[in-house]
Amino acid sequence: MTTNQMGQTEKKYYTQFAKIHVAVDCIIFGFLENQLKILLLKRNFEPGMGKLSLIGGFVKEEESLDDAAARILYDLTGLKNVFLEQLYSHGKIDRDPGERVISVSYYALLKVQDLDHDHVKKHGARWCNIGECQELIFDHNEMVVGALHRLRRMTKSQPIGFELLPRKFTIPQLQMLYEAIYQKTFDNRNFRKKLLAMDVLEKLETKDKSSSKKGAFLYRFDKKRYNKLHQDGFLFDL
Amino acid sequence: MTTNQMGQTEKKYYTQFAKIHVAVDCIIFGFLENQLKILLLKRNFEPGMGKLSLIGGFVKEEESLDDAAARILYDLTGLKNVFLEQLYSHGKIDRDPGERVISVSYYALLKVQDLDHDHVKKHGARWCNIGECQELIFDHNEMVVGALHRLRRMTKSQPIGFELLPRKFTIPQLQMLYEAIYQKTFDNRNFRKKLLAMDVLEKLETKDKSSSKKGAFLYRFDKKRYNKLHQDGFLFDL
DNA sequence: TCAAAAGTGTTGTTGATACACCCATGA
DNA sequence: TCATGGGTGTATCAACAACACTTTTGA
Repeated sequence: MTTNQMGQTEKKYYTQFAKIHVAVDCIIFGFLENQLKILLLKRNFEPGMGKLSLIGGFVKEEESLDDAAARILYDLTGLKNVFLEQLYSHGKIDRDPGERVISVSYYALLKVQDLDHDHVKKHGARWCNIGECQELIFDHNEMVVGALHRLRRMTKSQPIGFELLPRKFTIPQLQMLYEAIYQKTFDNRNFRKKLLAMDVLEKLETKDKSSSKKGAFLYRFDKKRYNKLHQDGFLFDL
Repeated sequence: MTTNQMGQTEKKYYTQFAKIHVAVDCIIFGFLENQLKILLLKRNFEPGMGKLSLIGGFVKEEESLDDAAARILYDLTGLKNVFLEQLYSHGKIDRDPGERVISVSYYALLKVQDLDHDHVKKHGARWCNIGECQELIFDHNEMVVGALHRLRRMTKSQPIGFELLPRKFTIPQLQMLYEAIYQKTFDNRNFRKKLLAMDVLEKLETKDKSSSKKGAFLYRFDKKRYNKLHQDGFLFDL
């Protein structure tokens, strides 16, 4: 029996069992310069000081895994309410040469326009093209590979690609995003057809002229409509 | 600095950070009486003594997550080399009313014929129809739901359904397994057609007469052939 | 006026679904 | 001989892939 902060007595049931350091590591995706990128840090503490790594940190006693991931994401980006999903738990004994640490990886989808790039730079973080990020510490490369696979699976069957774009976006933008994710080109007629047939995008009256003289119509993902369709058994599929 | 069992000095990098109890819980699937079932225990310690729960245990300091899951599975079933895959890590602070415990769930696919049922019974475990298992402790019902979703996704796109059947099985058996997993019936002509077209089953000369007078031909999953096809880009899909 | 990106329809092919009867055998 | 489960083929329909030209407009 011990007494906790609230003054209540607490029964300890599991004192005979080991406790282990638990960390979370975040694979933060962003879509910049028509490329899919992830946010990396130069590690500024041992072990592995100076090497590139994902953004991570230890889980505190008084926070859930999800809360820990959101906190770490917030500390680096200053953003809340970001798409964030658990990926996998890495449990090899020697994965961290310092001490034993179990790491739970999460992946996040950022709207980079919402980001204060100075804030990020202050932390020494940099955007790195997926597929071009060098050797990361520990098993972080594995985590990135896993995150990319998951991202591909999810963007195919769930309407989450929009999380990487501004709230208003054009069809060509969305197509370029998918081409960056899958590293292949899509036929633009087929892409539009399939996308618009799902009827989850709201066409706006304004055009985005930033990437062509003609301008492309802006669209917005209609989440309400998607939810309604989804309840009736509709499946997003691109 | 501390000294470990090997007499080497070890640097402790993370002493300032919290450690947490980590457990694994296994959703053990089996195919009995043409039903998909999971193996459950009456819990014999507090908290939650007497209630139904998944098979679980704490992760030891000197074992990986995967090893812990395999150990717990082995202790209950006496089986090794069982299909076992990590599912999800459950990290809410109060999920275990005893103390804070993070639980990593795994799901296993057993060939029930390999099982020593007496050994299992000695541990007080019982098979329970999926969908009919009452209230389990903590968040274990959630885990079961997650495992079933994962099983459905995986058996559709990977040749792992065979893990739930004897090495030699008939097509009608396999179809009944899939019907039990998806809780719906399949057209037997279409099922066979699609299955055999994938060309990953080896037809044997013997028949299984246990469920009909005519008898049904036995087949064996040809893993070598599957691996070869898979390397060339073939995707299993049922 | 021309370069550059946005936008649009049709056709052939392929894979999925739906569906009904004969076969082999033991009781 | 008959009841039971095993095994087979075809026709229809929907979804996907392949493909080329017109439109708009700022420079």
